Amino acid sequence: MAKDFLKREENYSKWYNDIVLKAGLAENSAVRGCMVIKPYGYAIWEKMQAALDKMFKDTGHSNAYFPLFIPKSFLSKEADHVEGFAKECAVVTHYRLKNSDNGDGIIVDENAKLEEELIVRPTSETIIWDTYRKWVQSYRDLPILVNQWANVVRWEMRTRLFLRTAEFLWQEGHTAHATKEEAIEETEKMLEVYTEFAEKFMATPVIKGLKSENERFAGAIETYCIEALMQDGKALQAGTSHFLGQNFAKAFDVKFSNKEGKEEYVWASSWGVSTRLVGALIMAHSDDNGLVLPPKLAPIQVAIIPIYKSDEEYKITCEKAKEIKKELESKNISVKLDDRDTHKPGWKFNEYEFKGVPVRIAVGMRDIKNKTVEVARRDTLEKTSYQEADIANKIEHLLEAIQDNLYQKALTFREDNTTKVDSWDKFKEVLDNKGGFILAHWDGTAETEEKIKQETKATIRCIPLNSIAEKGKCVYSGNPSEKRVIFARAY
RNA sequence: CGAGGUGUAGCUCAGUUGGGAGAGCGCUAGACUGGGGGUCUAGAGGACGUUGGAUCGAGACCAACCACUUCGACCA
Repeated sequence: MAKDFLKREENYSKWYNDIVLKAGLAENSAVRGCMVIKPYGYAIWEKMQAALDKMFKDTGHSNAYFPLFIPKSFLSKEADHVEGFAKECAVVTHYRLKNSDNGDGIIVDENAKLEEELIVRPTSETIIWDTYRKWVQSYRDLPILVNQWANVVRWEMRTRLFLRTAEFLWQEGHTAHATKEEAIEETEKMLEVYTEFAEKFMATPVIKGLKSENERFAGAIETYCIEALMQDGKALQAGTSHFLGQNFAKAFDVKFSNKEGKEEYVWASSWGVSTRLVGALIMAHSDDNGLVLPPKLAPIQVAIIPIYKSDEEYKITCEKAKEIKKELESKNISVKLDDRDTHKPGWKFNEYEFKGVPVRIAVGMRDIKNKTVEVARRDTLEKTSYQEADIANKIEHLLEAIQDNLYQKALTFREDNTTKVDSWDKFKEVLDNKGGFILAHWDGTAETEEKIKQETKATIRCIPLNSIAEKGKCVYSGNPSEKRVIFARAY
């Protein structure tokens, strides 16, 4: 299976694509630009969902569901918002089909034209704020802290599995608040949730920051983001959280009476992460032997493979394997015992390695005799013989060690690939030869950002939140700058 | 939306001047095997992307269309 598998340095994007296909995560579908997420890939998304959903609930949010279709007129109520999304919307114009007159198929019934065309949601701010108008009258109705898990459609020209597809799955939180301060606090709180998720579950370090005006969400006052660095030196936006001010409240006339009985517009935030995170996860940790998954998001944490020759040995090794499985499961470790007789042990070793299973345990007659098991860890590819006694505790600690090691490795990689740059020549040189994050001074103007983008394809990924004030000169224009921002080529 | 490329078995592809549709992998059955994708034998599997055209004759030539893909512009 992986014999003809490419190395990362040969062709990074083909390497990525092959992992997605051959590890059984997803595949292209009959519909252009849309993907089929296969069970193993969906299982990773479900682990992500479960972790995030708990974090949302723990911060006081509730789930709800809003329609897939948005009346066309809604979209145009917020000027920046419609401008940002208009070019990539799927539109429903009719609601019925009929047999064609010449009998060779089915056609749109032109008599079934919709009075008002419907947009397939590219995001749900408009339909949600139209709804919130009905929910809010008094400050007592606030805040509204709602999240929805949904699919959205953005009609992309060029697509890549998980990283950019015409339809994708995500969550979008939409909150309404009585004050500006509270809405900003919410926006920042959710960025913190995303950061914690990325670092603790995905084992991927991220940089928190603000988007420049060019990169800001259409309709937001301020867009916060977390940016991760992939192994090919390109940046990937792993999550965004927007402070929407009163833009949508004004567009949809959502007002409330405050304690003094005065009418005010509601303050808003929205925030989201998508199945793109699965792509980020793949690119952050995987190696030339295939997928590498952090234990906290791996659908299978431990695979157990019995090694046997005869039917009798099959029974004995499977019996031992089942014992071990049960012990591990008592520690809430997810275990797959692969007792299929239809595949050879060697084949299974490669299979689980390619699929990124963090720990593999082999049990053979030799092990049983010695009261040991052979343990192989995916992150380092090390094989060690463990005494069978107290195996569950040992594996539990091993999984923690793997999770930690992946994070440290990714952090070291990011540090090694973050470069401070003070001249335009150096900027271009680092970008072309090394890649990664570039910390450089910027004069704060959209014009300079646009020129840098045109000349180098690098964009401002974010203005880091924790950056230290440092006077300097813009790397491009030479104009004065107050602090460094992060440039990179991005996904 | 612009420029190129590719459509032949489940997958990757070969197919010479236009004349009998092939290989490797995978799949099925059996035997030997079994601590890193094993070997051998036998077998199944095809509207050659679609439509039209020139030709005695097209997988191959011509045209249109469709799909996929790479690179650009756009984007999470």
